[in-house]
Amino acid sequence: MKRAYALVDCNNFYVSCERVFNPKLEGVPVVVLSNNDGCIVARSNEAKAIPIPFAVPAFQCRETFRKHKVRVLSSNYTLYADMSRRVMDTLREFAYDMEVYSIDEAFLSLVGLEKERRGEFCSFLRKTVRQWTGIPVSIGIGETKTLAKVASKVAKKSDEGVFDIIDYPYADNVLEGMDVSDIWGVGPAYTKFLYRYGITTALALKKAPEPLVRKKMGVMGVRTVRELNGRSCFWIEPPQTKRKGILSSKSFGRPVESLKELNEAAATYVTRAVEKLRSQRSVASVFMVFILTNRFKEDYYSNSYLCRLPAPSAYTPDFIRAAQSAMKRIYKPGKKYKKVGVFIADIVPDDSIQMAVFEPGSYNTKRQELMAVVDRINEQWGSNVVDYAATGVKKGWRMRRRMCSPQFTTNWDELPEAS
DNA sequence: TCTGGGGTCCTAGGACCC
DNA sequence: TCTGGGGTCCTAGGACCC
Repeated sequence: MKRAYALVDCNNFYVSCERVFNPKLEGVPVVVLSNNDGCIVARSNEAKAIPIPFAVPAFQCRETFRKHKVRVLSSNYTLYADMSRRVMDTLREFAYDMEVYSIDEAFLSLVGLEKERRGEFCSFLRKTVRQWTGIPVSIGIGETKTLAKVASKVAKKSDEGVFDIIDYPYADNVLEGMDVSDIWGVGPAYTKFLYRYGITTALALKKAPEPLVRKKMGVMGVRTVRELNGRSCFWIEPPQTKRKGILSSKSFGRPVESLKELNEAAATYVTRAVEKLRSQRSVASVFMVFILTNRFKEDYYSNSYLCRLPAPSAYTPDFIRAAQSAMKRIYKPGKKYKKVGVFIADIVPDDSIQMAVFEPGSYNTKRQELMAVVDRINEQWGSNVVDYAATGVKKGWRMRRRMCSPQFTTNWDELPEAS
């Protein structure tokens, strides 16, 4: 039986989430900004039509926003994560095999379905997701994941919202009309290289000589080319429960100069990262602390320090202490810092450290229990109900979110009101 | 004034071993 | 004159994704 994959892709996801709870946003141009109200990360179709480009800094578009009465929103990831869960739960009800690929995309296996059934099934999914969650989706169907991605781009522009490229007689025309940079796995660097060799369309990449691709794009490139030719190299992946690295960092709402505030921010991000570490039942003994000034300005400065704990741990105070002594080493006075971050590598499961639990300073049972209590309280009563003094009180450096919508679905105090 | 955050995988090169 | 070679592991960096 022929393989078939569907890619379900939410349309303008963040904008669609906002519209579910604020109908006034329907039919007008809407954009959603990244953290710290920095760049444009989502646009409604009306905003795309103006046109407003993707990923540009918001301050560069101020004039366009004003002229076209664009509704500008800060991102509300709590809301988007919850809406994503609803969409994925809906798909899971009907999927035979499924992979949540990102916050707004999922791959489904359609193996065993005939062509007409595939289309019917996907139209049904599309209608059901819309009814149950309010989120519009497009669905592309292909023999490989890469081709399903291609098909979803076509689906997005069609009225039906579903496009099946398997056995489609004009499939090569579709590929010919698609820029090579639109292919999954082809980013800016590879696009530049491919253009140099005259490979500018998806069809040209499909026919590109394998040795050349192998040499310049590695095995991933070869796999992409094979997938364009209908040979599967990527399959439905089981859910990834354990991260290999945990990064927590954010830009400041304003430049920060004092060591005190940098320490607070570092403690805040360490706390978040170690929380994530515990939530996946892991420990670590190595992590990196880094600081950066504004990279778009002269005098750019960045530095980092690798902290080593005496033993693998997920005890937050251990990490905070180490982070602050690291900060002392990398801090240079007189700089305007833009960002602090923490990266935990070297992650191992927490059941692999039993040998060390009786040594002093280790992640022993008592400390594990204390952390478990803190996590439970924060989960039940809201994060940061129990917090560490080192994370600061004023937190004047916190990121900007000037135009954020309420936590409609996850906070009792902010439920939408019907009138 | 204002330029995101959080991940993955692959590869080349060096260290080290026999 | 002649100065091994192959394997493994680790790391940093670069590419990609959303």
